[in-house]
Order: sequence, then structure tokens, then C-alpha cells
Amino acid sequence: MSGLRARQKADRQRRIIEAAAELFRDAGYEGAKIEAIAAQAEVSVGTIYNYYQNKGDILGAIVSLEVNEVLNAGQGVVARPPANVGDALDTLVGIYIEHSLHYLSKEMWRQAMAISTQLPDSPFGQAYTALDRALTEQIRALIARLQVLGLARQDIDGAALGELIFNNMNMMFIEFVKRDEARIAELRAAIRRQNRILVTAITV
Amino acid sequence: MSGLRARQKADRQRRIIEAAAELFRDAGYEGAKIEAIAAQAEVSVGTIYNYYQNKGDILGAIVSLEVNEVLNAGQGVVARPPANVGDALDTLVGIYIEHSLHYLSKEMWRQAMAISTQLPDSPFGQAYTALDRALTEQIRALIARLQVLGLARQDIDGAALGELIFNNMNMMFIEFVKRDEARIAELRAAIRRQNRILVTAITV
DNA sequence: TTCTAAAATTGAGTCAATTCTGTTTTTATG
DNA sequence: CATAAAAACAGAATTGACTCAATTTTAGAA
Repeated sequence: MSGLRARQKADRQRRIIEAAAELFRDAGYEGAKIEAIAAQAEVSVGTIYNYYQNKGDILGAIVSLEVNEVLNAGQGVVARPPANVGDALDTLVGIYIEHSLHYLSKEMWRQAMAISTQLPDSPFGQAYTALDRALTEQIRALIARLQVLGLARQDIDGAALGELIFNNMNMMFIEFVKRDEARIAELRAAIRRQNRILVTAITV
Repeated sequence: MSGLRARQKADRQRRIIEAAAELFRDAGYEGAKIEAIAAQAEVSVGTIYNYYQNKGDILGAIVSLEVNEVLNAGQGVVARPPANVGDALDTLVGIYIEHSLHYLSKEMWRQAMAISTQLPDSPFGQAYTALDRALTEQIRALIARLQVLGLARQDIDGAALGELIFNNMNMMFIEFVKRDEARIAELRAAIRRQNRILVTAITV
């Protein structure tokens, strides 16, 4: 089936993303001009806007790739969690945070987050919200798993707890990317300290 | 001392803020063109940029007014908190949330939040971070007060707890302003449910 | 009052994202 | 293998935030 048109389309899309990823990293989000991305991808400006509604959506496509990888990595922890609540949470949080700067610079994260609040109804805005929800759900799944394993109390409101942990972590991550000098180790330590309150409350 | 120059300056600044507030509300942030704000304030475009570094800083000035009012209102709760942890938290959170849409529309909040992550080092970016910290500190102060009153356990990490509560509330508020159809009552109920986990853990 | 330096204002000009319109390429049909 | 409709492309034109050099206004000294 896959006719010429479809192949060319996929190829152009890939070239745009690759060009954008490279330029975003090298020149920063603002510094990466659409004309430059178009030139590097060997398409015209108009074509880029045929594929993406706006500059933010291009970044959005890159962010989605990253977060989906993170979600994937998280699956492993949920399947075989460490044998106590504290370590289990710390391990999952660790995976999220350590992965986060793999492909994306802090500046790219800042832009992505900004766009997702600025334009919540754009394709990327909606995708970003969905990703947040998926992460929340994964934390909730970990808690449910710990309950099944008899490591966490049964009478805990798992949904509310998952939201609480994700929201706190996410907000800490936002503050983290806002300060270029902030270090991953400190971020993790701060979140561990905050989660300790919860761990005490829910450990059997 | 207040000479002619200082008075004119204050007057122009006030006119710019008033014009911007009106146009932001009526036309939305994007819809409010700098030229229009300038015309309405009876100054030139260049003058606006003499007072504010960029469009976001104008919105920032308006947001700061609002948040400072909220902080002020919060003081009362900290001084005389309801007689149990759950109600105390709920009351403080309630004040923050109920006030929030007094002067600012959801769209204005979205823009303000976006700008504060996008440009964390701009005057407004820094001011916004400071406001967040002040709110966190106020929650922490409430917890300390409850501890003094013998309503909350002494062995709780107050700083970490304050951050946890604020971060969760703030994230919930962000999601709230991202969805135009979201209702205040539901937001408060969701936060109450999340906080319940903590309330159980820290009530004496 | 008059003059000068500093401070502030002005608005035309610049730059880059996004839109728009005409052209080219691909596909499907006879 | 023509050919017309549909899809995609190109790049010039538009738009709006922000800059900057020239001009105006104010404060204070002589």
C-alpha cells in the first residue's frame, strides 16, 4: 500500500524532527529559527507548517519521544519493585529524573512545559497532559503492586496518593529545570525527603 | 521630594497597568497588542518598554498584585487556624483558590505560569518564584502553628510537608487553569482528598 | 531667567513566526 | 497513457513584539 506520497511524507517528517532536535540543542529553542530548520531539513517553511501547527509542536514531538521512553523504563520497576515502599518510590522517581536530560536540555524542558500550559488545547498541549496522566497512573500502579505484595497498607487511597506523589515530583522537576545550576542529586534527595512523610504513613 | 518627574512616572505606570489589565481581560493576552495597550494608556510603545522589559512583565505586575492579596488573606488563617489539621489546611487552600480568579482569568494565569517557566530569570520569572516560595512558607507556618497548638505531631518534618502540600496544590491549580470547564468546587474536593492522606498521618 | 546635562519619550525600523496564494507533484480513473 | 482532482509544496506577504537613534522634557546651577 505505502505509496510514494506516504513514504515521502514520513521521510520529510523525520528530517524535520532531526533537524529541529539538532538545532534546538545547539542554538536553543528561540535560537533555532524556522527558516534554519526548514533549510536543514531541505523543505520549505510552508511545508513545516503543513506538518506541525506551530514551532511548539515540533518540540512537542521530540518531548513525547523522550517521555515515552521513560514510561517504558518505569514498567520494569512496577513489575519487580524493590522490597520496601521507600526504595520502590525512590527507584521509580530516579528513573524518571535520570532519564529526563538524556535528549532534552533544561531549556527545551522549560519551553515544552511553558507551551503545554500556554496552549493546553494544541496537539502538543493535549499530548503533554496525557503523558502526565500516564506517569501518574504508573505511580499509582506501583502503589497497587506494593499493596498486593503486602508492603503497603491496604486502606490507602491509591489514586490520591499517586497524584500527590506525581504532582510533588513534577513541581520539583519544574523548579529544577528553571535553575540551570540545580543538580540532579539534590533534586532526588529533596524528593526523597518529602516522600519520607508519605512512606512512613503507608508502610505496613 | 516627589517632584514632577516622579509623579508623571507613577502616573504613567498606573495607566499602563490599568490599560493592560482591561485589554488582557477583554481580548486575552495574545489579543492585547502592545500598540493597543500603549494607545489606551496614552503613551508610546517605546515608553512601555522603558517601564517593562517585555509583555510578560506587564502581566507579571498584575499577577503579583493578586498573589500578594492572597498571601495577606492567608495570614489570618495562620494566626487563628481552625481547631483540626484537616479544616485548617482546607481553609487555607480555600482562600488561595477562591481568590485566584478575582482579577485574573484562567487564560491570564496560563500565560503567567508559562512565562515564569519560560523566562525564569526575567523580573517576573524571579518574582513568581518568590511568590511560590512565600506561599510554601505560609503553609509551613500554618503547620508549625498547629504543632504549637498541639494539634499536629511534633516529629513531623514541617518544611518537607509544607513543600509537599504546596507543590501538590499548585500542580492541581495548573491543571485547573488549563481546562476552562474545570470548576473550583471540584478542584477543592480533589485537593481535600489528596490532603486527607497527609492529615491522617500528622494529626495527633 | 537661561542654559546644560541627564532622563525619558517617541515611533519608524527590524526580526522572526505564521499565513496565504499560486504552483507542482502524486494518485486514481477512463 | 492522458487527465483531472486531491494533496502537498514553496516562498512572498503579513503581523506583532521589541529596539534604537533622534527628539523632547525636566532638574538644577549660574
